[in-house]
Amino acid sequence: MTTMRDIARHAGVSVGTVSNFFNSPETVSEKTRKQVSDAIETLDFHPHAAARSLKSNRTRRIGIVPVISVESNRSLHAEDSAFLEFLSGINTALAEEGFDLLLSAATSKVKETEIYQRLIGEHQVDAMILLGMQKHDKRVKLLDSLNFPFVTFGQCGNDEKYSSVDIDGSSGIIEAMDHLVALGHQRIAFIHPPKTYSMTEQRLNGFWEAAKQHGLNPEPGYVMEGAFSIESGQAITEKLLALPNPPTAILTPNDISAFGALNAIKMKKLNPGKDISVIGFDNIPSSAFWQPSLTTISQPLREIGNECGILAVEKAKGKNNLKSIVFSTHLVIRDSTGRLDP
Amino acid sequence: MTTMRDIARHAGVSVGTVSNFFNSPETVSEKTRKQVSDAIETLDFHPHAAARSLKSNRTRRIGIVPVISVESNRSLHAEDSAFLEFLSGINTALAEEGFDLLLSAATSKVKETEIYQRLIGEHQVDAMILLGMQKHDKRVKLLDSLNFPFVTFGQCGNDEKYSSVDIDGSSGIIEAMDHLVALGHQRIAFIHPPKTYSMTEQRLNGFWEAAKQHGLNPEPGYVMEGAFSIESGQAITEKLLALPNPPTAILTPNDISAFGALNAIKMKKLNPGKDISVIGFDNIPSSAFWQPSLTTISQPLREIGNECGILAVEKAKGKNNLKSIVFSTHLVIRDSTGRLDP
DNA sequence: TTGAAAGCGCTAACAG
DNA sequence: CTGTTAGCGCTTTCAA
Repeated sequence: MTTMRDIARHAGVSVGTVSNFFNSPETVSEKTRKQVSDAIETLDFHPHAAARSLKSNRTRRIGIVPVISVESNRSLHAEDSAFLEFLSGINTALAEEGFDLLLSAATSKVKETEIYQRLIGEHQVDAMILLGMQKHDKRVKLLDSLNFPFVTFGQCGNDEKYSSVDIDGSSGIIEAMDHLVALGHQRIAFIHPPKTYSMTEQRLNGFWEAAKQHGLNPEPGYVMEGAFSIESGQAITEKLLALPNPPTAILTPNDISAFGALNAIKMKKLNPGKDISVIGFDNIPSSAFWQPSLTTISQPLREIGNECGILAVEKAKGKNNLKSIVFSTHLVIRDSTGRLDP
Repeated sequence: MTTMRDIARHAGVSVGTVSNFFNSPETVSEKTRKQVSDAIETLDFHPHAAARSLKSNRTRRIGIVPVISVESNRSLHAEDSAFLEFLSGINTALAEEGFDLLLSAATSKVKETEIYQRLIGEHQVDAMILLGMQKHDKRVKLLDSLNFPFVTFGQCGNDEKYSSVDIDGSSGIIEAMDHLVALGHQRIAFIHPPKTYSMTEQRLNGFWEAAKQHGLNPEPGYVMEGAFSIESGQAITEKLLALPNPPTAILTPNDISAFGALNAIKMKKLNPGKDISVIGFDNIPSSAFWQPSLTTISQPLREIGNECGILAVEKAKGKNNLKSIVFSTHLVIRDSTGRLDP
């Protein structure tokens, strides 16, 4: 095993100088720097992470704790391929800074807090990235009370004490509503995410604002709470279609549940995109290939992940700057929405 | 910060005893054990991971290095939701052993090796899990030469020097072929994964064996190399349908590419599952909801991931046992395959 | 600009 | 069964 002593010996300097080479190279003379870097090269040296972090209290790792639901076949968080896009954005950011991602999944919401406590207690990571933000998020309370740095994807509560990356869900919904109204739709239903999620309020605001602007008067049964699964989209759409005065267009919590909505429409022998329009959220890859292809509110998941990664690394390095980055969505118009025949 | 000294003081014992409490509890008397565990409880102690691994040379972390392709919208490896299922299986296994997953994505195949070298050099992980195995896999060569423990999902080469978890892809294909032949199909095309993947040989063997058993004589153009993307499935199916004597059934590399095949068939105004049957591979969640729903060769990705996790932890703990676990697939019959009208 | 040296929190002999 | 102690490989003062 190659250690800094070996490098020091090989380069004819002291270990302290080798350490400086890594941590404050500007204090090392050019000549020495060359000697050291040559030694590192020839001996193929990598600093021992544990030794490094024991002394420096830095791990160069960022933690993320997705929730696995073992029962359902829905995997890590509700987002599925959305989660992968997000992950890959994080990784790009971390790779650039020489950080790694520690992923420790919770098998239930109950164990979630324990995992955060353990990771922090064991000094496994320097900062954490949270997703699936709740309106009253116990993870935020925990990390805040421990004074541990973190970044959230999605707002957490009304306070702006924390750094977050988010999308403007409200205007995303408004843009979608504008599109539907332009196509002649007036009876628009809104299946929203569970109320516990902080994103839900935003989106509901957008819905009501657009309804007001367009002088719509959504019937009571038109606004329903859904989930992120295909089954949920299907079941709730069935209910909507069974209303005495069913909607002609439906907004859904995400693409996956939109797929369920499309299925329900087809099963009723109705023509999705013609009789009933459907709009998803996320723009996951398969939404372009579904039949009919899905009109959806696209959020830049890669960029969001990337921003989360960048912020997390800043926090990890001790920067205490507060940032709230908001990405805007854009509507991707495909075949699941169409002009309403009068 | 709470350290073992604090626990020792609080429990009225020495640090050595506290250490023993964690690492060989059987050598600690019941009475002392109680005192120590009480102290740990009240002081909310977690052993410092870096200190621990500096001394013990164990990190309690398992590494995985997926490849991100930045250009395409395909995320981590080709498998998409399949990858998530796999991940969640790994995590379940690791959680039970108190291990965590270190995920460090490579942004290109080129950088892949560097990342493995860094993770090992820095002592970031105790073992690694490899996927997307190639016939001549440079990662295997590297890890083997460094004598670093690893487990593979998929065979790597012909030698049985390494532990692996795999599926019996050959009999999976055979079962699918049997199904097609029973439905009256004789002209069966096989889009196989890229030849560089070690899984491909298995599957090709299965194809030819079944062809022989059923006395089929696949035309030359019926066997084509594809990829794991929807675009590839679509493009190659178009070629197959343009043959002078097109196939009536198509086997594809995975579910995603099968979706592409279904699209190509519809675009030709043919009826998938009626005129042309299609079979996927993986059984990812959305395959059940695609239109038509996809007949597919199901592999137990969660269990596979779980086994990989278990084996990786064993390796990490120094066990040097060689294990090759093979899961069998099973055919999930849905609407994309149907009886051939004569 | 460099070297010497203390010590981060833990494990693993070893002695008692 | 329990206590003592020497480091693991690095960072970081401090002095030269």
